[in-house]
Amino acid sequence: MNKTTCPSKPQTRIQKRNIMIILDAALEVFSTYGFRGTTLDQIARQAGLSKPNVLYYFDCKEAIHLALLSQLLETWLDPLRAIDPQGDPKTELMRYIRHKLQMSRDFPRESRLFANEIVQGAPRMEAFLKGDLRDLVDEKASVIQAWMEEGKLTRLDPFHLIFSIWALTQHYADFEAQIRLVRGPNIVQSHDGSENFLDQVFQKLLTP
Amino acid sequence: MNKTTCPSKPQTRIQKRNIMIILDAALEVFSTYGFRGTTLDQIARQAGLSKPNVLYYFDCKEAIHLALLSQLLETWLDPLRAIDPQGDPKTELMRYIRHKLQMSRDFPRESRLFANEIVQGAPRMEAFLKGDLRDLVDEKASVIQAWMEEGKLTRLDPFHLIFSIWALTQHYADFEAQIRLVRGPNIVQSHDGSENFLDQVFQKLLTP
DNA sequence: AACACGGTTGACCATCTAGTCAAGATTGTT
DNA sequence: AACAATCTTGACTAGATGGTCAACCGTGTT
Repeated sequence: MNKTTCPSKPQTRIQKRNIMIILDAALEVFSTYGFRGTTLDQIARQAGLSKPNVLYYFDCKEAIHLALLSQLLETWLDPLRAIDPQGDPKTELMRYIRHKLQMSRDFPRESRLFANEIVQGAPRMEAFLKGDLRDLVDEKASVIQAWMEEGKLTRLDPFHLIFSIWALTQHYADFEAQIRLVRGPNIVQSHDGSENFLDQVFQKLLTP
Repeated sequence: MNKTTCPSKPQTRIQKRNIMIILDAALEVFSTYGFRGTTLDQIARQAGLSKPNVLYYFDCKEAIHLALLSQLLETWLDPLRAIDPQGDPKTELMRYIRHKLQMSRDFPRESRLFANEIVQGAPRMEAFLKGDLRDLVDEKASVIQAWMEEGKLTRLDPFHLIFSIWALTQHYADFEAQIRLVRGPNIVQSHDGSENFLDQVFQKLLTP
């Protein structure tokens, strides 16, 4: 009744606190083991709560996952939405790229949660991908296309350009394990040098 | 006794056939649902065999997964290994890029199996990543570095360059669901235009 | 035909896991 | 303090899942 599926009632302090604790714990575990690879016991242990207590705040395992996902999807659109058709083309795109890279550095768990879903066929994100995200991508692709036709950017397929930005920025979070293990212990952060590198790449690529 | 863990005995025709069927079925399921998300029943159903029959050929679920992974890792190194220090720098790298893209197009299941493992922290591939792969990457990074110092390529961090090739090529297989749903039904193949795009990108990027 | 070996399976078991519930503990309010 | 509402949990259930096993079937060889 007082579960998060009922959004009307105001939350008590304890509710707010525990829901946050549970979501944080669930993010940690889901992003590492995927939906099916995660057990409620794991989430409860990570949260420092008992399993029935976790289920007091969320109806079921899926509800926790859903809460994380929908919370994530909102913030995922923002950087792309911020691309300003009136701004300077290269500045706008470079800002987008840096923003995405920063998100992948600061929120790697969110990125991996997303990646887990997509790699496995995006069964729980179809509506979002072919709805809001597609509309936004279509819109921004037109903007980029127009910029290119004005000669302000290298002529490229704008959709593939957007995908390449996603691929390159998210790679540092999603495949962090690979980078870390391949580079060895002398590299502290898998992100080391990524900003400079992507700056160079896209500066060179986008300049006509 | 006659299971695949015992490599000495020769295989009968039936063994060869069924092991192939099982590995193909397992690849299909593991690459879609991940290791924990896959059940033996699913593999058996996909293979058209009974569950005990599957376990007649493999000791356990993990053994099937391991067989797929080690089979994969061998072919994964080959394209990188083929980079020839004596060859023309840009030709060699462009060939590598096209080869990787082709693998992602022709073997998307293998790519996703790999991706699933890495995203979840590569628990079963540590030895490979920090062993054979690291050695090979170090070696080829030196080759690329030398090429750059000779002025034959744009100066870039060679490790990040290799990672960017991985990111961009594998993206088309690993995130195929995202591309397909965002682009909509009018795009037949998520790979459409990817070769031209990557050709343009790396030609421009690598030319000093 | 008879035999041996490889191949197959229904029925079964132990364990894990999502989810329930009733009873008890805590908290805030008067 | 007393009360009600919120919060917590040990003990439990039903079903899923990895894996076993004894018995049975098929095939090739003599």
